[in-house]
Amino acid sequence: MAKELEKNYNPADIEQRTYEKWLNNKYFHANINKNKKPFTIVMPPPNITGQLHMGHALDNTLQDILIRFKRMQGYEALWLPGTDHASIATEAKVVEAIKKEGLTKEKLGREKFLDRVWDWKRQYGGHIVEQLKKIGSSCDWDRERFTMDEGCNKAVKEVFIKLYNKKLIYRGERIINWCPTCLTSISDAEVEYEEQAGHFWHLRYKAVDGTGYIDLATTRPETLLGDTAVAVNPNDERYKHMIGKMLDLPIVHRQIPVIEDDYVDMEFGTGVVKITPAHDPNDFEVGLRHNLEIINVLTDDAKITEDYPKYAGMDRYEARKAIVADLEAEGALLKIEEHSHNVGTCYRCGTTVEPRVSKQWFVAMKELAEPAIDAVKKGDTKFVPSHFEKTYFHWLENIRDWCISRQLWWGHRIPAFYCDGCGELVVTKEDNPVCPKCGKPMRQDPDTLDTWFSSALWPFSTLGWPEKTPEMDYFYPTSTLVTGYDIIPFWVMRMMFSGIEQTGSVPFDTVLIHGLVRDSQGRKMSKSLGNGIDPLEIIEKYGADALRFTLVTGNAPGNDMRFYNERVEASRNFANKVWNASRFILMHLGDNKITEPSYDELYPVDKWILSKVNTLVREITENMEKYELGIAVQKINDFVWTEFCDWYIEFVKPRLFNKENDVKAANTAFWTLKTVLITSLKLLHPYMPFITEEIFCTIQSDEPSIMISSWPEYKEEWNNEKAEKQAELMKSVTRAVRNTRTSMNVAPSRKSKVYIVTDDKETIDILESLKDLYMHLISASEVDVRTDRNDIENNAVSAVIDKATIYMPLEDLVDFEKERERLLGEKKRLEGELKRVNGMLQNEKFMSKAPEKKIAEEKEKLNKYQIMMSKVEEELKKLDI
RNA sequence: GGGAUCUUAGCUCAGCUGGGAGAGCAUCUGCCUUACAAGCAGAGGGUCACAGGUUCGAGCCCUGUAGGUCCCACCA
Repeated sequence: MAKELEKNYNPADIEQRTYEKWLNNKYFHANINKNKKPFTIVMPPPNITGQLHMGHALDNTLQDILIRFKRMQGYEALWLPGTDHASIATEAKVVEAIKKEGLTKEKLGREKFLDRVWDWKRQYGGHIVEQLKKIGSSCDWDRERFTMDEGCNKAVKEVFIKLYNKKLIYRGERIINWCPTCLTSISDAEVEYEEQAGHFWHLRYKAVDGTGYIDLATTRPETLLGDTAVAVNPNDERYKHMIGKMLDLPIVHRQIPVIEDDYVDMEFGTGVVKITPAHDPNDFEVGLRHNLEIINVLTDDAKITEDYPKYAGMDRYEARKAIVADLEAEGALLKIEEHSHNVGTCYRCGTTVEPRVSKQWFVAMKELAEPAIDAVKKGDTKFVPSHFEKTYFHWLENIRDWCISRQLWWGHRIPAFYCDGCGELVVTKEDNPVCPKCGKPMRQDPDTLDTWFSSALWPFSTLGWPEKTPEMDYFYPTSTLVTGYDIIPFWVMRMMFSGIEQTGSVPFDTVLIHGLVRDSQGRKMSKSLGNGIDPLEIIEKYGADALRFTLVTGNAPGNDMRFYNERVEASRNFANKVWNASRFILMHLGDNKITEPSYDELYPVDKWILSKVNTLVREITENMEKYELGIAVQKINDFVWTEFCDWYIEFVKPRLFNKENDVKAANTAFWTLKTVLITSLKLLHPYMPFITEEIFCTIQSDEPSIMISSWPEYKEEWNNEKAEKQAELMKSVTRAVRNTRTSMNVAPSRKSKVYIVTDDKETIDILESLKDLYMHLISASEVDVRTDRNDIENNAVSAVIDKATIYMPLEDLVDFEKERERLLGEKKRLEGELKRVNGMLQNEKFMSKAPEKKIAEEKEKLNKYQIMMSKVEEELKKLDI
């Protein structure tokens, strides 16, 4: 019974059952196989709070393409998936949820709150994973991991303790970025700066002894409460006499000294800076140098502390207003200026961060950064495109210590314990250690680790590290990491130094960087703008294959792209094209059996398309190995649509329509159609996995699935220059005739006799013997190939190609003026070409310096154009008679 | 202030080591030709931002200029 396909490709039905088939057959599962080379990708773990967005869709499509490609190439391809616990985001979600019940974290208590988070994780944490499946991700789901599963917990503890023992993790009182909304510290990388309109408040601090004053400006008058000095530049003559004097701090009326410090820029403002060590990173440094008191004036949620009863409880901005008013009342406010400045905000919630002195845990970065820089310099890890290495270097070369403690409950709890009795600090794997000094039970540090701390270990923690697992041995280091450029400082960098430090080798060979998916106007897709396009809706409407295809078409690595439905439609149309070409073959094949012909039995067009597809195989493979996916996908598209559908299928139609009379001719055509189609499907499979699987399994029954079939191999014996020449000749005749007919307004339905005049023996042979293949393409009633033009109707329209002149007697339809115009146009074009080629060939420097091959090429062109020119002139002359 | 990157057809973008400017969409013309109107056959449209330089030869390499985007730093 012949197999058939429906008239239009309908993705929805097919995708679901195809994915299930793959899962049921365990095609995604990778095993340790010493006979194969491993190819490993660890998935950047999406947050459990995440909803699949276009960024995920792009990132995972790229990974799936690489994994499917390598799997077909015969690698043991492991794509290891997982999710991230996303400390801040998840904790915020659950806090929000329990709020509806009138509960808070504190009311619930740590343990019960964490129970609630785990409940939430069990309920919603799998959503994103299910969504990833919809785009066709061929991950080894048996190996799915979570950054807070037992193995990752173990790895985190191990690393923390190792680094602590090497003194690369330390606890210290430092100024950090504090988010008053998330109520936790955040790292430097998690702060985003934005330009905001603000003011300069000019203030006057009077000397205590009544001998003068100092004027200064501030953007944050409320921090005045914490001022412990005023600084000037030591070289500033204007203020020399004030150095060492005490000033009366307005409102507070505390006495603070005038100090000198190089940090102060004499040129800026009045050349005076008020120093608030507790609430500004630079002031903090100045404070350290001068041993200044650190006075914290803000609470966790950025309200004024009880120490200042008049303002206590006011938030930062209320206090600012009140203090400015009081300054004015005291006469200390000189003037207010408009001033815009950069303000740090929390990358999670957008709240303005508050620099704040507090005791936190840090990773000392300098020692760790160096080998990570060297590894990329040596080429152990390469970035694609390579210029992102500069971004990477820049970050690592200017890195500051990493603040890793978070005042959150959801996450990896810091394995540090304090003895309340004697103050001893112990860092240990044990859960309930007793104080080694006084034997008392110890209290664990309440803080958890930055989410990225566990992410940094992802490439090896997921493979079983710190245990010496066979997986670690076989799959590590991983092959390619695929991620967006925005994640380099958060993640790529940290995986690099963690991998090197913990395992002794880089975590991956290659980092493939992609850009952002933007909306049709080039804007970032965001929730607040409401311009996000939901990948799942696109899949529903156009299919996952169309979505995937769109995400790689016309895009170079590292570049942002714009996403809009017209592009998806084009991809969908291509899928439908593939579908219909396959349907066409199956329809005509019917119940006929295909037998494999010998190469010699094939028609020239068969040999031509085989030669073409062979070249395609080589090129696509090369492009994909160089991560040039956008180029690869374009070439597949062009080949399938243009060469295969528009030309080859049209060439073979007569043989198929005539299959009852010439079984052999039809059989070679079917065999070639099927062979080229299957090869194309395989090349296309990484990009469009669903439709290719469906067709593959319909058109053949030798293999159960395209995804585990082998990648097409380049076959030297399929290269056939002669066949390519023959096909190109037929194509150029066809194009010339169609072109001429269109420009002469000849109705497509009107057939005419076509004469082809040439004195080239080879051309005659080809055109004469292959008549049946192209006749129907040029609406010819009859094709007469000959060496002379005698007795051809005088009013025949002519078309010149480089090998021949073509005549079409179209009697009544001929408009001589139009014909002349057309020929003159052609002449002009040729004149231009001749001028260019002659220019090159007459240039002595070109002749002496250009490679011989190039010169030969140009000479050949010259020859060709000269012949065509003489023919065109001949035809023009004929019109004048 | 430092750095990266971009500027190619009306729009969105490709263009790999320098060797006669490409695609998709849009536009125009003609076709329901028995796989596909989600299609077929044709056509128009570009001093490749600008100015220099290297080269026999530059969209591609170098320098500078202008404009856009992004990242980092940041002066209170």
